[in-house]
Amino acid sequence: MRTQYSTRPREQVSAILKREQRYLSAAEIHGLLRKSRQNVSLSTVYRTLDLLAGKGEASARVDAGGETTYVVCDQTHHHHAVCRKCGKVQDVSCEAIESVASALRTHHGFKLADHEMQFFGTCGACK
Amino acid sequence: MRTQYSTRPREQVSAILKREQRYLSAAEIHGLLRKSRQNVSLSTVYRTLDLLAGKGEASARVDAGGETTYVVCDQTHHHHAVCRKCGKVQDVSCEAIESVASALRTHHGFKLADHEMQFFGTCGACK
DNA sequence: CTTAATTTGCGAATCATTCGCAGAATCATT
DNA sequence: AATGATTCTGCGAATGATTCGCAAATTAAG
Ligand SMILES: [Mn+2]
Ligand SMILES: [Mn+2]
Ligand SMILES: [Zn+2]
Ligand SMILES: [Zn+2]
Repeated sequence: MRTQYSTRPREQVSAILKREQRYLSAAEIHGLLRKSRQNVSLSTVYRTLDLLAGKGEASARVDAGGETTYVVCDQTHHHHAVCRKCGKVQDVSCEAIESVASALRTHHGFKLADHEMQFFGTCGACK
Repeated sequence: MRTQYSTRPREQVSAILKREQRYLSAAEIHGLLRKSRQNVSLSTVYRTLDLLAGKGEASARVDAGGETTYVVCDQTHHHHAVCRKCGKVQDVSCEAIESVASALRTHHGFKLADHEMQFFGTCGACK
């Protein structure tokens, strides 16, 4: 295992993610690809999503139904505000965490190493 | 469906959760019960966990391996700081969110309806 | 063009969780 | 305490998402 091949199926999966800009499951991506007659196997969709998530180019989230969904994303640390109507995902920076981190340390003796945050609501366009 | 029966198996599952105070999967709870010769079926463990989560007496979280885990919890809105060494879960209040909410509204036109937060690190006892 | 390495697609296998249902337990009423 | 209606339990089978195994197809180099 030296390099990583650049292949058609992988680019097709990536293209869908870049285009949609919202959390999609493997099955949804597979469905969208079929609609545009791009036949990529579901296995390959799964494998590509794992790859993208591993490289930090996609961010994963388990939805309410237990399915893992992915959205195209850049590596910088940030969080997401997801619109419950249209699914639009907006990046949110996280300065707020600094105060929480110090509070955790002083009040609970807890050394914060990592955190996760997600926001849900209605985006400007959907109001 | 009128009332809810109070049964032995349910109390055994609840007792484990109260005792352990950390996120446990259905399988783990089932295993702990068997060790103490309390034979509750895995199905019943699942059903009881759903019940507790529904009543807000337990809080659920999908762990890294994709398993749903539960911890005993009270209804008040708060978040959790999970120790990566011992699994201890500490409650964390969330004032910090207010500033994030207003930032979302003014900067992104996003109306915040709900949010999730989780913290990971090392608890005081484990340092 | 050849060849070695990687990727794909397919179906089978996994694994957590859910269902269906018959028998057991619980609760309210006599 | 016995009855009957309602709710639970345990079991094994079904489900559904994800992963695996492997032969055939693609890709990157020389
Ligand atoms: Mn992002
Ligand atoms: Mn709690
Ligand atoms: Zn929207
Ligand atoms: Zn600890």
